[in-house]
Amino acid sequence: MASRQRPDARRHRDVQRPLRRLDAVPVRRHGPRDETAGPRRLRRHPRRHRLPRVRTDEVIRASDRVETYYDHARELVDLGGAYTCSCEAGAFSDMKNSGEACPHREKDVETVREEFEAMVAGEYESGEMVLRVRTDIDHKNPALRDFVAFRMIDTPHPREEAAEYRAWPMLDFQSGIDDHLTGVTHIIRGIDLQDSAKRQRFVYDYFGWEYPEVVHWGKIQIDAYDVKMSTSTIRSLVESGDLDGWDDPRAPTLASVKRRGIRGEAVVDAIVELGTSTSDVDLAMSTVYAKNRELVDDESDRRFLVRDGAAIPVEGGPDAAHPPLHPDHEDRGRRDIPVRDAVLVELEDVPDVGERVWLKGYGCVRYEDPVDGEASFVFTDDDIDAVREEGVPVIHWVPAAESVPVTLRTMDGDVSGHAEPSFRDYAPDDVVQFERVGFARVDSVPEDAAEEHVAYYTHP
RNA sequence: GCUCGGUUGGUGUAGUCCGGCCAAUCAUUUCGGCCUUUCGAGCCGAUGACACGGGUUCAAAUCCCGUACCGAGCACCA
Repeated sequence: MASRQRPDARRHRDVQRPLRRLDAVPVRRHGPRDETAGPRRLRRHPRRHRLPRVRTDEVIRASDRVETYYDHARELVDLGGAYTCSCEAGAFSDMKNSGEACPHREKDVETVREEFEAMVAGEYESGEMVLRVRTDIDHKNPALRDFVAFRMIDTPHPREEAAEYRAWPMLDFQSGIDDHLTGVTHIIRGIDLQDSAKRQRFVYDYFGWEYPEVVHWGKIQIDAYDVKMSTSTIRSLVESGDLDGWDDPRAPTLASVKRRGIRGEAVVDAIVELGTSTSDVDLAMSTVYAKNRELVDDESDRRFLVRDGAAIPVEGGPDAAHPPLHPDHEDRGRRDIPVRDAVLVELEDVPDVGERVWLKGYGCVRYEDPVDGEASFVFTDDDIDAVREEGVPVIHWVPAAESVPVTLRTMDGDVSGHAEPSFRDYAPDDVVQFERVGFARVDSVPEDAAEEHVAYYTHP
Protein backbone atom coordinates (compact mmCIF):
# COMPACT_ATOMS: atom_id res chain seq x y z
CA MET A 1 0.00 0.00 0.00
CA ALA A 2 2.84 2.34 0.75
CA SER A 3 4.06 2.94 -2.74
CA ARG A 4 6.14 5.80 -1.50
CA GLN A 5 9.15 4.42 0.25
CA ARG A 6 10.23 6.47 3.16
CA PRO A 7 13.93 6.31 3.76
CA ASP A 8 13.49 4.80 7.18
CA ALA A 9 10.96 2.35 5.91
CA ARG A 10 13.71 0.57 4.06
CA ARG A 11 14.99 -0.70 7.31
CA HIS A 12 11.84 -2.66 7.66
CA ARG A 13 11.98 -4.24 4.28
CA ASP A 14 13.16 -7.50 5.71
CA VAL A 15 10.58 -7.69 8.41
CA GLN A 16 8.69 -10.79 7.58
CA ARG A 17 5.25 -9.62 8.20
CA PRO A 18 4.75 -5.99 9.07
CA LEU A 19 1.95 -5.39 11.49
CA ARG A 20 -0.07 -2.51 10.33
CA ARG A 21 -2.65 -0.61 12.20
CA LEU A 22 -4.96 1.68 10.34
CA ASP A 23 -6.13 4.72 12.19
CA ALA A 24 -9.27 6.42 11.12
CA VAL A 25 -10.35 3.58 8.94
CA PRO A 26 -13.68 4.38 7.32
CA VAL A 27 -15.86 3.19 10.11
CA ARG A 28 -19.01 5.20 9.89
CA ARG A 29 -20.40 6.43 13.12
CA HIS A 30 -24.12 6.55 13.23
CA GLY A 31 -26.41 8.36 15.54
CA PRO A 32 -25.87 11.56 17.44
CA ARG A 33 -22.63 12.16 19.24
CA ASP A 34 -23.14 12.63 22.88
CA GLU A 35 -19.99 14.14 24.23
CA THR A 36 -20.90 13.25 27.77
CA ALA A 37 -21.84 9.69 27.09
CA GLY A 38 -18.52 8.11 27.74
CA PRO A 39 -16.60 5.97 25.31
CA ARG A 40 -18.51 5.91 22.09
CA ARG A 41 -20.32 2.76 21.26
CA LEU A 42 -18.44 1.37 18.33
CA ARG A 43 -20.38 -0.29 15.61
CA ARG A 44 -19.17 -3.31 13.81
CA HIS A 45 -17.72 -2.44 10.48
CA PRO A 46 -20.73 -2.27 8.22
CA ARG A 47 -20.65 -4.91 5.59
CA ARG A 48 -20.31 -2.40 2.80
CA HIS A 49 -16.89 -1.44 4.02
CA ARG A 50 -15.43 -4.86 3.59
CA LEU A 51 -13.11 -4.70 0.66
CA PRO A 52 -11.01 -7.27 -1.08
CA ARG A 53 -7.44 -7.60 0.10
CA VAL A 54 -8.16 -5.84 3.36
CA ARG A 55 -7.76 -8.52 5.93
CA THR A 56 -7.98 -8.20 9.65
CA ASP A 57 -5.83 -10.66 11.51
CA GLU A 58 -6.93 -9.80 14.97
CA VAL A 59 -9.22 -7.40 16.73
CA ILE A 60 -8.31 -6.13 20.16
CA ARG A 61 -10.54 -3.99 22.30
CA ALA A 62 -9.23 -1.13 24.31
CA SER A 63 -11.94 -1.73 26.86
CA ASP A 64 -10.41 -5.13 27.61
CA ARG A 65 -7.04 -3.55 28.26
CA VAL A 66 -7.71 -0.74 30.68
CA GLU A 67 -5.53 -2.30 33.40
CA THR A 68 -2.64 -2.33 30.96
CA TYR A 69 -3.06 1.39 30.36
CA TYR A 70 -3.19 2.00 34.10
CA ASP A 71 0.03 0.08 34.57
CA HIS A 72 1.81 2.15 31.97
CA ALA A 73 0.40 5.35 33.37
CA ARG A 74 1.81 4.42 36.78
CA GLU A 75 5.16 3.75 35.25
CA LEU A 76 5.04 7.04 33.39
CA VAL A 77 4.22 8.85 36.61
CA ASP A 78 7.19 7.24 38.28
CA LEU A 79 9.39 8.33 35.41
CA GLY A 80 8.24 11.90 35.95
CA GLY A 81 6.42 11.90 32.65
CA ALA A 82 2.93 12.66 33.86
CA TYR A 83 1.06 14.67 36.44
CA THR A 84 -2.47 14.92 37.70
CA CYS A 85 -4.18 18.19 37.01
CA SER A 86 -7.44 19.61 38.29
CA CYS A 87 -7.45 22.76 36.18
CA GLU A 88 -10.70 23.64 34.52
CA ALA A 89 -10.26 22.76 30.84
CA GLY A 90 -10.68 26.28 29.52
CA ALA A 91 -8.35 27.76 32.13
CA PHE A 92 -5.66 25.24 31.30
CA SER A 93 -6.05 25.91 27.63
CA ASP A 94 -5.50 29.63 28.18
CA MET A 95 -2.37 29.05 30.22
CA LYS A 96 -1.09 26.50 27.80
CA ASN A 97 -1.60 28.80 24.85
CA SER A 98 0.53 31.42 26.48
CA GLY A 99 3.16 28.83 27.35
CA GLU A 100 2.51 28.90 31.07
CA ALA A 101 2.68 25.85 33.29
CA CYS A 102 -0.20 25.25 35.65
CA PRO A 103 0.54 24.92 39.39
CA HIS A 104 -0.07 21.16 39.31
CA ARG A 105 2.84 20.55 37.00
CA GLU A 106 5.37 20.58 39.78
CA LYS A 107 3.60 18.26 42.18
CA ASP A 108 5.78 15.58 43.63
CA VAL A 109 5.52 12.07 42.30
CA GLU A 110 3.95 10.76 45.51
CA THR A 111 1.01 13.12 45.25
CA VAL A 112 0.58 12.43 41.57
CA ARG A 113 0.61 8.76 42.25
CA GLU A 114 -2.02 9.07 44.96
CA GLU A 115 -4.24 11.24 42.85
CA PHE A 116 -3.96 8.93 39.88
CA GLU A 117 -4.93 5.97 42.07
CA ALA A 118 -7.89 8.01 43.19
CA MET A 119 -8.81 8.52 39.56
CA VAL A 120 -8.59 4.79 38.97
CA ALA A 121 -10.74 4.22 42.03
CA GLY A 122 -13.34 6.51 40.60
CA GLU A 123 -13.13 9.07 43.35
CA TYR A 124 -13.48 12.03 41.04
CA GLU A 125 -16.28 13.06 38.78
CA SER A 126 -16.05 13.91 35.16
CA GLY A 127 -14.04 17.09 34.69
CA GLU A 128 -12.49 17.15 38.12
CA MET A 129 -9.15 15.54 37.45
CA VAL A 130 -7.03 14.45 34.52
CA LEU A 131 -3.61 12.92 34.05
CA ARG A 132 -1.42 14.92 31.70
CA VAL A 133 1.74 13.88 29.93
CA ARG A 134 4.56 16.26 30.73
CA THR A 135 5.87 17.28 27.32
CA ASP A 136 7.18 20.81 26.93
CA ILE A 137 4.90 23.53 28.17
CA ASP A 138 6.37 26.17 25.90
CA HIS A 139 6.91 23.95 22.89
CA LYS A 140 6.48 26.20 19.89
CA ASN A 141 3.66 24.04 18.63
CA PRO A 142 0.82 24.58 21.10
CA ALA A 143 -0.78 21.35 19.94
CA LEU A 144 1.93 19.35 21.64
CA ARG A 145 1.94 20.96 25.07
CA ASP A 146 1.08 18.72 28.03
CA PHE A 147 -1.77 16.75 26.55
CA VAL A 148 -4.30 14.74 28.51
CA ALA A 149 -3.68 11.02 28.88
CA PHE A 150 -6.57 10.04 31.18
CA ARG A 151 -9.82 11.67 32.17
CA MET A 152 -12.85 10.73 34.25
CA ILE A 153 -16.07 9.53 32.68
CA ASP A 154 -19.23 9.19 34.76
CA THR A 155 -21.30 7.22 32.29
CA PRO A 156 -20.66 3.48 32.48
CA HIS A 157 -19.10 1.88 29.44
CA PRO A 158 -21.74 0.06 27.40
CA ARG A 159 -19.83 -3.22 27.58
CA GLU A 160 -20.60 -4.90 30.83
CA GLU A 161 -17.04 -6.15 31.26
CA ALA A 162 -15.79 -2.57 31.28
CA ALA A 163 -18.71 -0.87 32.98
CA GLU A 164 -16.91 -0.27 36.27
CA TYR A 165 -14.01 1.76 34.91
CA ARG A 166 -14.22 5.50 35.42
CA ALA A 167 -10.73 6.68 34.45
CA TRP A 168 -10.32 6.27 30.70
CA PRO A 169 -7.31 6.86 28.47
CA MET A 170 -7.38 9.28 25.57
CA LEU A 171 -6.81 8.03 22.05
CA ASP A 172 -3.19 9.15 21.76
CA PHE A 173 -2.19 7.45 24.97
CA GLN A 174 -4.16 4.27 24.40
CA SER A 175 -3.14 3.70 20.80
CA GLY A 176 0.44 4.67 21.50
CA ILE A 177 0.73 2.04 24.20
CA ASP A 178 -1.04 -0.59 22.16
CA ASP A 179 1.06 0.02 19.08
CA HIS A 180 4.20 -0.70 21.00
CA LEU A 181 2.86 -3.67 22.94
CA THR A 182 1.36 -5.31 19.88
CA GLY A 183 4.49 -4.83 17.82
CA VAL A 184 3.02 -2.53 15.22
CA THR A 185 5.69 -1.54 12.72
CA HIS A 186 3.73 0.77 10.44
CA ILE A 187 0.90 3.12 11.25
CA ILE A 188 -1.26 4.34 8.42
CA ARG A 189 -3.37 7.29 9.42
CA GLY A 190 -5.04 10.42 8.11
CA ILE A 191 -3.40 13.83 8.15
CA ASP A 192 -5.79 14.91 10.87
CA LEU A 193 -3.69 12.74 13.16
CA GLN A 194 -0.34 14.19 12.14
CA ASP A 195 0.23 15.62 15.58
CA SER A 196 -0.60 12.34 17.28
CA ALA A 197 2.73 10.88 16.33
CA LYS A 198 4.50 13.89 17.75
CA ARG A 199 2.58 13.64 21.00
CA GLN A 200 3.06 9.92 21.29
CA ARG A 201 6.78 10.26 20.78
CA PHE A 202 7.02 12.05 24.11
CA VAL A 203 5.56 8.96 25.77
CA TYR A 204 7.79 6.65 23.77
CA ASP A 205 10.81 8.69 24.77
CA TYR A 206 9.96 8.32 28.44
CA PHE A 207 9.74 4.57 28.01
CA GLY A 208 12.74 4.34 25.70
CA TRP A 209 10.69 2.78 22.92
CA GLU A 210 11.22 3.11 19.20
CA TYR A 211 8.36 4.77 17.42
CA PRO A 212 6.84 2.92 14.42
CA GLU A 213 6.96 4.25 10.89
CA VAL A 214 4.03 6.50 10.18
CA VAL A 215 2.43 7.11 6.84
CA HIS A 216 -0.08 9.91 6.62
CA TRP A 217 -2.53 10.41 3.85
CA GLY A 218 -4.96 13.10 2.90
CA LYS A 219 -8.61 13.05 2.02
CA ILE A 220 -9.85 11.51 -1.17
CA GLN A 221 -12.44 13.36 -3.18
CA ILE A 222 -14.18 11.80 -6.12
CA ASP A 223 -14.90 13.68 -9.31
CA ALA A 224 -17.98 12.94 -11.40
CA TYR A 225 -20.51 13.24 -8.62
CA ASP A 226 -22.85 16.14 -7.99
CA VAL A 227 -23.54 14.91 -4.49
CA LYS A 228 -20.87 15.76 -1.94
CA MET A 229 -19.03 12.80 -0.46
CA SER A 230 -20.26 13.41 3.02
CA THR A 231 -22.19 11.04 5.21
CA SER A 232 -24.45 13.74 6.56
CA THR A 233 -25.20 15.17 3.13
CA ILE A 234 -26.04 11.80 1.67
CA ARG A 235 -28.11 10.84 4.67
CA SER A 236 -30.25 13.92 4.44
CA LEU A 237 -30.78 13.44 0.71
CA VAL A 238 -31.80 9.85 1.33
CA GLU A 239 -34.15 10.88 4.10
CA SER A 240 -35.74 13.61 2.02
CA GLY A 241 -36.24 11.16 -0.84
CA ASP A 242 -33.98 13.04 -3.25
CA LEU A 243 -31.90 9.90 -3.42
CA ASP A 244 -33.52 6.47 -3.49
CA GLY A 245 -31.08 5.12 -0.97
CA TRP A 246 -27.42 4.81 -0.13
CA ASP A 247 -26.99 2.77 -3.29
CA ASP A 248 -28.61 5.32 -5.58
CA PRO A 249 -26.31 5.62 -8.60
CA ARG A 250 -26.05 9.35 -7.98
CA ALA A 251 -24.66 8.81 -4.49
CA PRO A 252 -20.87 8.70 -4.09
CA THR A 253 -20.89 5.52 -2.02
CA LEU A 254 -19.41 2.06 -2.24
CA ALA A 255 -22.92 0.65 -2.09
CA SER A 256 -23.76 2.66 -5.17
CA VAL A 257 -20.80 1.62 -7.28
CA LYS A 258 -21.37 -1.96 -6.24
CA ARG A 259 -24.95 -1.85 -7.42
CA ARG A 260 -23.73 -0.47 -10.71
CA GLY A 261 -21.62 -3.57 -11.14
CA ILE A 262 -18.26 -2.06 -10.34
CA ARG A 263 -16.14 -4.61 -8.50
CA GLY A 264 -14.66 -3.72 -5.17
CA GLU A 265 -11.35 -4.84 -6.55
CA ALA A 266 -11.47 -2.08 -9.17
CA VAL A 267 -12.02 0.50 -6.46
CA VAL A 268 -9.15 -0.91 -4.43
CA ASP A 269 -6.86 -0.94 -7.47
CA ALA A 270 -7.65 2.68 -8.22
CA ILE A 271 -7.18 3.82 -4.65
CA VAL A 272 -3.94 1.93 -4.19
CA GLU A 273 -2.69 3.69 -7.28
CA LEU A 274 -3.38 7.02 -5.60
CA GLY A 275 -0.64 6.21 -3.15
CA THR A 276 -0.26 7.95 0.18
CA SER A 277 0.03 11.63 -0.51
CA THR A 278 -0.46 13.93 2.45
CA SER A 279 -2.35 16.39 0.33
CA ASP A 280 -5.95 15.86 -0.61
CA VAL A 281 -6.35 13.96 -3.84
CA ASP A 282 -9.07 13.56 -6.42
CA LEU A 283 -9.92 10.07 -7.45
CA ALA A 284 -10.98 10.16 -11.09
CA MET A 285 -13.88 7.80 -11.65
CA SER A 286 -12.47 7.20 -15.12
CA THR A 287 -9.60 5.41 -13.43
CA VAL A 288 -12.03 3.21 -11.52
CA TYR A 289 -13.86 2.52 -14.78
CA ALA A 290 -10.64 1.59 -16.52
CA LYS A 291 -9.74 -0.83 -13.74
CA ASN A 292 -13.19 -2.33 -13.76
CA ARG A 293 -13.25 -2.69 -17.53
CA GLU A 294 -10.12 -4.79 -17.31
CA LEU A 295 -11.99 -7.08 -14.95
CA VAL A 296 -15.35 -7.37 -16.68
CA ASP A 297 -14.79 -6.87 -20.40
CA ASP A 298 -13.74 -10.39 -21.17
CA GLU A 299 -16.60 -12.07 -19.39
CA SER A 300 -19.41 -9.72 -20.35
CA ASP A 301 -21.44 -10.92 -23.30
CA ARG A 302 -22.88 -8.41 -25.72
CA ARG A 303 -26.47 -7.37 -26.22
CA PHE A 304 -28.26 -4.51 -27.93
CA LEU A 305 -30.16 -1.86 -26.06
CA VAL A 306 -31.92 0.98 -27.84
CA ARG A 307 -32.75 4.00 -25.75
CA ASP A 308 -35.86 5.98 -26.62
CA GLY A 309 -35.93 4.38 -30.04
CA ALA A 310 -37.74 5.25 -33.22
CA ALA A 311 -39.53 2.36 -34.95
CA ILE A 312 -38.66 2.03 -38.62
CA PRO A 313 -40.02 -0.67 -40.97
CA VAL A 314 -37.51 -2.94 -42.66
CA GLU A 315 -38.04 -4.30 -46.15
CA GLY A 316 -36.34 -6.92 -48.22
CA GLY A 317 -33.80 -8.43 -45.83
CA PRO A 318 -33.33 -11.68 -43.89
CA ASP A 319 -35.63 -12.61 -41.00
CA ALA A 320 -33.01 -12.51 -38.33
CA ALA A 321 -29.48 -11.50 -37.35
CA HIS A 322 -26.83 -13.56 -35.58
CA PRO A 323 -24.10 -11.46 -34.04
CA PRO A 324 -21.63 -13.16 -31.68
CA LEU A 325 -22.14 -13.15 -27.96
CA HIS A 326 -18.60 -11.83 -27.56
CA PRO A 327 -16.43 -10.65 -30.45
CA ASP A 328 -13.29 -12.15 -28.93
CA HIS A 329 -14.91 -15.47 -28.09
CA GLU A 330 -16.64 -16.99 -31.07
CA ASP A 331 -16.86 -20.26 -29.15
CA ARG A 332 -19.46 -18.79 -26.85
CA GLY A 333 -21.93 -18.84 -29.70
CA ARG A 334 -24.19 -16.37 -31.35
CA ARG A 335 -27.34 -14.51 -30.58
CA ASP A 336 -30.53 -14.94 -32.51
CA ILE A 337 -32.33 -11.65 -33.08
CA PRO A 338 -35.51 -11.75 -35.14
CA VAL A 339 -36.20 -8.78 -37.32
CA ARG A 340 -39.86 -9.16 -38.31
CA ASP A 341 -41.24 -6.05 -39.94
CA ALA A 342 -39.55 -3.20 -38.14
CA VAL A 343 -36.66 -2.25 -35.86
CA LEU A 344 -36.05 0.35 -33.20
CA VAL A 345 -32.96 2.50 -33.54
CA GLU A 346 -31.76 5.39 -31.43
CA LEU A 347 -33.01 8.75 -32.60
CA GLU A 348 -29.57 10.11 -33.22
CA ASP A 349 -28.71 7.09 -35.33
CA VAL A 350 -31.56 7.67 -37.78
CA PRO A 351 -29.81 8.60 -41.02
CA ASP A 352 -30.81 11.30 -43.46
CA VAL A 353 -33.17 10.18 -46.16
CA GLY A 354 -31.30 8.36 -48.87
CA GLU A 355 -28.33 7.47 -46.66
CA ARG A 356 -27.27 3.99 -45.66
CA VAL A 357 -26.54 2.56 -42.24
CA TRP A 358 -25.26 -0.89 -41.29
CA LEU A 359 -27.50 -2.62 -38.82
CA LYS A 360 -24.90 -4.41 -36.75
CA GLY A 361 -25.08 -8.17 -37.21
CA TYR A 362 -27.72 -7.82 -39.88
CA GLY A 363 -26.57 -5.85 -42.90
CA CYS A 364 -26.74 -2.66 -44.84
CA VAL A 365 -29.99 -0.77 -45.33
CA ARG A 366 -30.91 2.48 -47.02
CA TYR A 367 -33.32 4.90 -45.40
CA GLU A 368 -35.95 5.63 -47.98
CA ASP A 369 -38.88 7.96 -47.77
CA PRO A 370 -41.40 7.36 -50.52
CA VAL A 371 -43.59 10.29 -51.37
CA ASP A 372 -46.75 8.80 -50.00
CA GLY A 373 -45.79 6.33 -47.43
CA GLU A 374 -43.96 5.56 -44.26
CA ALA A 375 -40.18 5.94 -44.35
CA SER A 376 -38.40 2.61 -44.07
CA PHE A 377 -35.09 0.78 -44.18
CA VAL A 378 -34.65 -1.06 -47.46
CA PHE A 379 -32.11 -3.86 -47.47
CA THR A 380 -29.29 -3.14 -49.93
CA ASP A 381 -27.23 -6.31 -49.80
CA ASP A 382 -23.99 -4.27 -49.79
CA ASP A 383 -21.05 -6.15 -48.42
CA ILE A 384 -18.93 -5.05 -45.50
CA ASP A 385 -16.75 -2.90 -47.71
CA ALA A 386 -19.55 -0.36 -47.50
CA VAL A 387 -18.50 0.07 -43.89
CA ARG A 388 -14.80 -0.37 -44.34
CA GLU A 389 -14.31 1.73 -47.42
CA GLU A 390 -17.35 3.88 -47.85
CA GLY A 391 -17.82 4.99 -44.31
CA VAL A 392 -21.33 3.67 -43.72
CA PRO A 393 -21.97 3.96 -39.99
CA VAL A 394 -22.63 0.82 -38.00
CA ILE A 395 -25.47 1.15 -35.53
CA HIS A 396 -27.23 -1.07 -33.02
CA TRP A 397 -30.90 -1.89 -33.11
CA VAL A 398 -33.59 -4.14 -31.66
CA PRO A 399 -36.75 -5.63 -33.16
CA ALA A 400 -39.72 -3.31 -32.78
CA ALA A 401 -41.75 -6.24 -31.48
CA GLU A 402 -40.70 -8.77 -28.80
CA SER A 403 -37.96 -6.60 -27.35
CA VAL A 404 -37.61 -6.34 -23.60
CA PRO A 405 -38.47 -3.07 -21.89
CA VAL A 406 -35.59 -1.90 -19.72
CA THR A 407 -35.08 0.96 -17.34
CA LEU A 408 -31.42 1.85 -17.26
CA ARG A 409 -30.53 3.68 -14.09
CA THR A 410 -27.60 6.04 -14.55
CA MET A 411 -25.80 8.72 -12.58
CA ASP A 412 -27.75 11.25 -14.61
CA GLY A 413 -31.15 9.70 -14.02
CA ASP A 414 -33.24 6.92 -15.45
CA VAL A 415 -33.35 6.13 -19.15
CA SER A 416 -35.92 3.85 -20.69
CA GLY A 417 -35.21 1.63 -23.62
CA HIS A 418 -35.62 -1.79 -25.17
CA ALA A 419 -33.16 -4.66 -25.16
CA GLU A 420 -33.06 -7.46 -27.68
CA PRO A 421 -35.29 -10.46 -26.81
CA SER A 422 -32.48 -12.65 -25.44
CA PHE A 423 -31.92 -10.14 -22.67
CA ARG A 424 -34.50 -12.29 -20.91
CA ASP A 425 -31.74 -14.84 -20.34
CA TYR A 426 -30.06 -12.61 -17.80
CA ALA A 427 -30.43 -12.86 -14.07
CA PRO A 428 -29.80 -10.22 -11.43
CA ASP A 429 -26.11 -9.44 -10.86
CA ASP A 430 -25.12 -10.45 -14.38
CA VAL A 431 -23.01 -7.89 -16.16
CA VAL A 432 -23.69 -7.24 -19.83
CA GLN A 433 -22.17 -4.92 -22.35
CA PHE A 434 -24.82 -3.08 -24.32
CA GLU A 435 -22.98 -2.42 -27.53
CA ARG A 436 -22.29 1.23 -28.22
CA VAL A 437 -23.90 2.13 -24.89
CA GLY A 438 -21.70 0.63 -22.23
CA PHE A 439 -21.61 -1.93 -19.47
CA ALA A 440 -24.57 -2.52 -17.21
CA ARG A 441 -25.44 -4.71 -14.25
CA VAL A 442 -28.78 -6.47 -14.34
CA ASP A 443 -30.58 -5.46 -11.20
CA SER A 444 -34.05 -6.97 -11.37
CA VAL A 445 -35.89 -9.27 -13.70
CA PRO A 446 -39.70 -9.39 -13.49
CA GLU A 447 -41.69 -12.62 -13.56
CA ASP A 448 -43.41 -11.52 -16.71
CA ALA A 449 -40.80 -10.76 -19.35
CA ALA A 450 -43.05 -8.14 -20.90
CA GLU A 451 -42.70 -6.09 -17.75
CA GLU A 452 -39.97 -3.57 -17.10
CA HIS A 453 -36.50 -4.93 -16.40
CA VAL A 454 -34.09 -2.79 -14.43
CA ALA A 455 -30.39 -2.49 -15.14
CA TYR A 456 -27.78 -0.17 -13.64
CA TYR A 457 -25.39 1.56 -15.98
CA THR A 458 -21.84 0.69 -15.03
CA HIS A 459 -19.67 2.84 -17.29
CA PRO A 460 -18.76 3.13 -20.95
C1' G B 1 -3.75 34.24 16.11
C1' C B 2 0.08 30.15 17.01
C1' U B 3 1.88 25.60 14.82
C1' C B 4 2.52 21.59 11.31
C1' G B 5 2.06 19.65 6.38
C1' G B 6 1.41 20.08 1.16
C1' U B 7 1.64 22.17 -4.21
C1' U B 8 4.98 17.81 -10.77
C1' G B 9 0.33 17.61 -17.49
C1' G B 10 -7.25 17.21 -17.10
C1' U B 11 -6.54 13.29 -12.90
C1' G B 12 -3.22 10.33 -10.02
C1' U B 13 1.87 9.22 -9.60
C1' A B 14 7.68 8.53 -9.98
C1' G B 15 11.75 11.63 -9.11
C1' U B 16 12.89 15.77 -3.95
C1' C B 17 16.02 13.00 1.73
C1' C B 18 21.84 12.17 -1.06
C1' G B 19 21.65 18.81 -7.01
C1' G B 20 24.08 16.67 -12.68
C1' C B 21 22.31 10.36 -16.12
C1' C B 22 15.08 14.72 -15.62
C1' A B 23 14.22 18.86 -22.45
C1' A B 24 10.99 14.80 -16.21
C1' U B 25 8.40 8.16 -15.19
C1' C B 26 4.13 5.24 -15.39
C1' A B 27 -1.21 4.88 -15.38
C1' U B 28 -5.71 7.15 -16.67
C1' U B 29 -8.09 10.94 -19.66
C1' U B 30 -8.41 13.55 -24.45
C1' C B 31 -7.24 13.40 -29.68
C1' G B 32 -5.48 10.72 -34.08
C1' G B 33 -4.03 6.06 -36.78
C1' C B 34 -4.22 0.58 -37.48
C1' C B 35 -7.31 -3.54 -36.55
C1' U B 36 -12.32 -5.03 -35.55
C1' U B 37 -19.37 -5.33 -38.54
C1' U B 38 -20.16 -1.16 -32.86
C1' C B 39 -18.37 -0.16 -28.08
C1' G B 40 -14.65 -2.29 -25.55
C1' A B 41 -10.08 -4.70 -26.00
C1' G B 42 -5.27 -4.81 -28.56
C1' C B 43 -1.28 -2.28 -31.20
C1' C B 44 0.95 2.57 -32.79
C1' G B 45 1.30 7.82 -32.20
C1' A B 46 0.20 12.85 -30.38
C1' U B 47 -1.20 16.75 -26.94
C1' G B 48 -0.08 17.98 -22.01
C1' A B 49 3.33 19.47 -15.83
C1' C B 50 7.97 20.88 -11.94
C1' A B 51 2.52 27.05 -7.97
C1' C B 52 5.06 32.13 -8.08
C1' G B 53 9.43 35.29 -6.97
C1' G B 54 14.27 35.66 -5.30
C1' G B 55 18.94 33.25 -3.65
C1' U B 56 23.08 29.48 -3.51
C1' U B 57 25.69 26.70 -7.46
C1' C B 58 29.49 25.36 -13.15
C1' A B 59 24.55 22.92 -12.58
C1' A B 60 18.04 23.33 -9.07
C1' A B 61 11.71 19.70 -9.79
C1' U B 62 15.55 18.57 -6.08
C1' C B 63 19.00 22.99 -1.32
C1' C B 64 17.76 28.10 1.20
C1' C B 65 14.38 32.47 1.84
C1' G B 66 9.83 34.83 0.79
C1' U B 67 4.78 34.92 -1.41
C1' A B 68 0.23 32.65 -2.98
C1' C B 69 -3.10 28.85 -2.61
C1' C B 70 -4.86 24.20 -0.30
C1' G B 71 -5.18 21.06 3.99
C1' A B 72 -4.62 19.89 9.15
C1' G B 73 -3.82 20.61 14.49
C1' C B 74 -4.02 23.98 18.85
C1' A B 75 -10.31 19.32 23.02
C1' C B 76 -11.20 16.14 29.56
C1' C B 77 -13.78 13.20 20.68
C1' A B 78 -12.22 8.99 18.13
